Amino acid sequence: MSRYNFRETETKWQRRWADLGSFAARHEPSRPKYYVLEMFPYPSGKLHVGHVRNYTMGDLVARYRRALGFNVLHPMGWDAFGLPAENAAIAEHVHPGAWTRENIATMRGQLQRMGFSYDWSRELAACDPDYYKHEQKMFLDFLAAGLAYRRESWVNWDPVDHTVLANEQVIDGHGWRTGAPVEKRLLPQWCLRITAFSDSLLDSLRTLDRWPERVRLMQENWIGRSEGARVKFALAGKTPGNANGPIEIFTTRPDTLYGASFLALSPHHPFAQALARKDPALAEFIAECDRLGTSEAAIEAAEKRGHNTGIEAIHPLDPNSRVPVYIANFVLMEYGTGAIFGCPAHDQRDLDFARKYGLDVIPVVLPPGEDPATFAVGDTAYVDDGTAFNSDFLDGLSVADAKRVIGERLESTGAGQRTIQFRLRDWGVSRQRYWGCPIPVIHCGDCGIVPVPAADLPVELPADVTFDKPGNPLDHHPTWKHVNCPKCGKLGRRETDTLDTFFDSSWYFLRFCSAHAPIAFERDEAEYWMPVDQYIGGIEHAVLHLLYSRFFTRALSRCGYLDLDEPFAGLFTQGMVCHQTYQSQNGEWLFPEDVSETGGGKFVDGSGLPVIAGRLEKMSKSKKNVVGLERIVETYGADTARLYLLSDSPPERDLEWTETGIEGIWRYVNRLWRMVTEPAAPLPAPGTAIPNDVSPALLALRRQIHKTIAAVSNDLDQFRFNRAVARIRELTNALDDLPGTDAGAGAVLREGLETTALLLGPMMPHFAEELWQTLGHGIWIAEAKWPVADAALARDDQVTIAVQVNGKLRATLDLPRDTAKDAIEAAALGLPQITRLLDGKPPRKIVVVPNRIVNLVA
RNA sequence: GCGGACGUGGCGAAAUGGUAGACGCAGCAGACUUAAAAUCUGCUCUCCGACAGGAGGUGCCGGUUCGAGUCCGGCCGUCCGCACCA
Repeated sequence: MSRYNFRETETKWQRRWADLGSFAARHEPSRPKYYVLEMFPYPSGKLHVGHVRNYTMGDLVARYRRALGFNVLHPMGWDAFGLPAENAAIAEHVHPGAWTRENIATMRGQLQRMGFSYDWSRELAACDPDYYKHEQKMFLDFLAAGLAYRRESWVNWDPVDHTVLANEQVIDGHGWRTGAPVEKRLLPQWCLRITAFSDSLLDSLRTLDRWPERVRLMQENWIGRSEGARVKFALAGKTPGNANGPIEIFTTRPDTLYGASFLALSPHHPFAQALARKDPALAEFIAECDRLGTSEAAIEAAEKRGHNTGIEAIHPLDPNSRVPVYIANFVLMEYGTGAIFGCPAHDQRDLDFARKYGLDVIPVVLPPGEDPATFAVGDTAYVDDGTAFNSDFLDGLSVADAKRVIGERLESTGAGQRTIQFRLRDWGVSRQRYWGCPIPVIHCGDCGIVPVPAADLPVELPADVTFDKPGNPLDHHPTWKHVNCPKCGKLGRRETDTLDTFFDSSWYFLRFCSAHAPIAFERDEAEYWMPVDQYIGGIEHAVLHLLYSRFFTRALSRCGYLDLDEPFAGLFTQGMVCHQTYQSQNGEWLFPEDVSETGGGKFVDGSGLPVIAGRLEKMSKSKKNVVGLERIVETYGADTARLYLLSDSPPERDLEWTETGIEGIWRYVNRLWRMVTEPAAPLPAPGTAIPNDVSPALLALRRQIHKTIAAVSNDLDQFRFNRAVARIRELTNALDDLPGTDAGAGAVLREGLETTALLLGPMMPHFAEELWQTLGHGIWIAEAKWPVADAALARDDQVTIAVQVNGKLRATLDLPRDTAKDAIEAAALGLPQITRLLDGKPPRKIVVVPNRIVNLVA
């Protein structure tokens, strides 16, 4: 019995594809293009099977689109800057560049072994000066356009590592690496003005109809548009020092202004800071607030606290009414104006605060059905719609009407104006790290911030750095930062912060369009290939990378690089590959291959110690529940692994990796291989016409072949890969039960096997090539056309119609397609079991859906 | 707290409002074999029944419909995102 020799076959075809240059994309404006891209990986070491699921999907799409006749661009590169390289440098005493390049070589080899159809001539790495020099030019263009700027902002500071941490790197208020409590610090930061595009980024989400709804929602929430008003409160009496009014607040509920009982300001509000200079108690209160981390957990745990300044503000609509001004720990400086008015009756936080400090609770919105004379707010603020009362000229209006009327009044009296507030904040891109793109500016004592002249780009990272002390190695370097000011020639200082690595990944898809251009990218080539038709990656980038890239494309367009808003027309977010986790009794994670199973349970290999089997979790190095790609490819081949990754779960859902699952695919591969190499009926020569007079059973098989072509094409268009695989396997099962062994049977079998090979091509390219060649063809599947279903054959001429009585299935009818309604009715009523169920009486009602069902209502 | 997704056999899953469980994994029985592996055949939602056939069944409770896994309302559960955003 012959077994499929994947080892020889896969390397053979990979060599041939490379020799032919099958996957090199050429700029051919006359041809329809298709740009398919998987999110480029961080070169962290070795790939495991969990990594290759999305590359398998991307390759399927690329090969499918090629077969359909598109000019396909399918590139691959490396998101090669980042902190893990620096950590490796510290732990293993290797240079981050050497470590990164070694990992790239390993992972490139692994991807090539999988047979992915990348245009390797366009490969790029973000750490290559040839790449990042363009990025530095972009930064300078953004600076000139006012899209990049420097400002002081509050950041998470790790006091041990001496570096800024992103919010994601703060765990329970502590640095993820050092465990030290994170401090809030006010630091100068380079920022990108993403908020300049808030409206556009929000509005055009509607146009991204090939993006998952959930990603669009996440971005919508992240951008967070709210309509409200800014209102000025003048201060009563004299205020100390240079702490002057009025105080402007932001609210989304101006309709509740008559319920105001206090103002609350952020500890970082300039007014609060000014007061603190004269008020040691307030200064101490603010310092205490700062000691709490900025992390969610720390904020959640903190109780609401305020400091009464003793100052009173004058109600903007009623000069006789005064409210106290508090500094409160729950007001964010970054949102709105950093100040709010408290309306305890209709906001839960304000209510909690008011109860704690004994402030008034004045209801101004009456819930439907309540009596204004008796309605009172207890422990729960009333936040829903109702009728305004206790509110002078607003009385009797609904919440929406009251908002409108008071907005008009505020604007006419000059006390405030209606505004739109976004939650989105500008993107801080400064990182105090070595392994990133240097920010190309020079600080000069006389000239201030001076851009590095274009002719001096790239600003390259120095190779001779040390990691022996905490902080930024660029800052410690003995000479690198000491340069002369390009403007005045005096000694200046180079910027030692590097760019957030999300900057690198915000434009790589443009670089792929002309990867060797002397400029960032050739405009005509970018405008031919862009937007990316199908982007594939993990849901973890739903906001960060995908939002940054959308911003970047707009920013580059504003700077004249191209004319495009949306970089990714289609997005697919794939599920993760999961695997059982194992721990030893002392809590150490164990690799699956170190666990052996005997009748009595699971044990650590060799030692006989019992193993605790844990949850199914995403494959990750830290939990050691990874399955190495090498072993799988060595045991089953790349194609078998690829088909398994596509077949077992819908692509957007998580997939559990099981050894039995991949073994099942391997059995299928060999079964199909035998069906081709030892056919059940003699196969006619390739291209031989199928006789018209084959038996009804063979005709039915031909119908199934053509129905499968139509269904699989449809499934692939809709990313329903698991269902496509199931349909192909169904066809294989039908071909295996070939009715007959004569010449007609052989001809139909050939049609079926050829179709199977072509349909499997995008999923199992090496195997499909080998099947195709074994079937007597010479052309590569990589270049062959996608099969087209014969419309007449793909349509059934006989249909099975379900017969229901009162909605319950009682019988089925086999009738010619498109049988008339009354004929179906008659046939159903003629069935003896139906007559019996109806007791011989005529039904009260008959529903007939042609070709589908007939329902008799008794 | 706000927003969203999901809930179907022992397991992964199929099913334009129209025959629930395709395809596969695991399991059971059998064939081939000295034996094993590999391979092949059959069975495999639950209950009643020898069969034919019948009854029930898609988290729970209701509704719309000739007909609901699918649509609507309310619960319960799981997962994800955001979260002192005024």
